[in-house]
Amino acid sequence: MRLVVARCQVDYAGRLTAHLPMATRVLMIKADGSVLVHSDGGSYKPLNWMSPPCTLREGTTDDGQVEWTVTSKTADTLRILIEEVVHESSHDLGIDPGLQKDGVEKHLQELLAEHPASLSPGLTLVRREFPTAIGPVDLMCRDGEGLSVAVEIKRRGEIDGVEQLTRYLELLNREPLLTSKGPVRGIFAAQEIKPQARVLATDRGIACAVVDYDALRGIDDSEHRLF
Amino acid sequence: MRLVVARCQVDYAGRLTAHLPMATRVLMIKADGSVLVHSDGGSYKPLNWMSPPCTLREGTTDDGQVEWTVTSKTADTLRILIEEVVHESSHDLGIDPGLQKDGVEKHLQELLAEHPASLSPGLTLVRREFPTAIGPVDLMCRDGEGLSVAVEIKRRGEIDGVEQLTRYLELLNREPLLTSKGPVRGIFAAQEIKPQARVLATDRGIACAVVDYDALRGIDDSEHRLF
DNA sequence: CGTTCCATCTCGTAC
DNA sequence: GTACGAGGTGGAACG
Repeated sequence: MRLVVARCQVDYAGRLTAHLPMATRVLMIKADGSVLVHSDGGSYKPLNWMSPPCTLREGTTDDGQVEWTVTSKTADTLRILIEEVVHESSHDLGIDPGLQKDGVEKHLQELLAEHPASLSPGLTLVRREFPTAIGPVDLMCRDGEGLSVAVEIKRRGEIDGVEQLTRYLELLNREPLLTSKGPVRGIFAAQEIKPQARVLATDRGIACAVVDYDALRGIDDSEHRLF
Repeated sequence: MRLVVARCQVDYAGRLTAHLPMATRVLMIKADGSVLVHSDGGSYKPLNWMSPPCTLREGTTDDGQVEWTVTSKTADTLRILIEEVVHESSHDLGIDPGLQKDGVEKHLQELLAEHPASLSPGLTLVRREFPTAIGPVDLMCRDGEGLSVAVEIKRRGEIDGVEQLTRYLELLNREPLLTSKGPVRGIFAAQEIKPQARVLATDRGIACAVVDYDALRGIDDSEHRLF
């Protein structure tokens, strides 16, 4: 890892072309060859960058200025013209053990698979990731009256999710095995459901369920403590 | 901008929880208070971070280790336990003049608006951003036989785009002014169309058009050279 | 201020 | 490898 603070101008040409006028910025050169150009604000995204694999060549222009050229195999190029280096240092970081995550949609699906009745009374799980021709339904359940219930789970419930569940229901309702006792019901479950999504779901006869992740996790924890 | 290279352990708790074991990493603290944790690989995305607005508090744990606590207003917290500082420096970058971009989807729409016949022979433009109750259609055109044609443009054509165009067509086909010569046709135009999107489009009678951005730009340049 | 949609998206994962 | 969906998506444009 090499860190350079320098007054520089940056030009990128690839999927798009982009230009950064001369100013002082931080250049981060990683061990895999990737280069990041950061300013003192914005967010975690660099102003400009080159993803690995790529190679950095350091040269000088005709008028003697330092010029870095970063090229990738896909013919993208990043040209950095350096006017003045304010700081430079190199560090051996070693390999990183990597990030451990927890608490995303998959986990929400696991929790709801364990507690389907929290979505609608009497609901029991048939199977997770129930396959259809256009992809798996998150949860396939059955209600107290033997009707099939398809559940689509999102962290944030938006219009796309309702469309997705609608497509699944359309297919599922062509399956005689599932519709013997009546049409397949749909439940749209999310931690947060946007108004437009709710309207569309209601219009299509799909029930909405707002899921309290912390409460579910609480139930889960207390049940595990019992055993 | 403050740069710190340190052996550290990081824990994030917010929308999800994430943990980084003790290892040497680069910590970037920006003027707006945001903090980035970078390893020596991956890509432009940090391993962990905190977006502004947030505040960094430096303290020590009970056993005397340095501990940074970064908190945002949304109750997210980033805790960085520092075992050893390898490098530290601060730099005044000033404000950045910002990035100038060119060549994204808007530009693609402009090019297709100038050359609608490249989508389908005989097509002429009626107007860009044709308004409907649920949003504007990218291009409204008319074909050689006087039929209305709605065009949805994406850089990458995925299933969502087909859904969007379907909703537009549903509305447009209720307009007597547009359907006097027959139903409104749909064209789904993109630089790249995913197989599933193509299947769905075909199933709904929507034509797909793969757009060659460079070729279009070439036509455009040569036409401009004529004048 | 909320909502929508793009992105040099990045990133995981199933096929 | 390719395709597909999620993201602590971020960010901008628009109403």
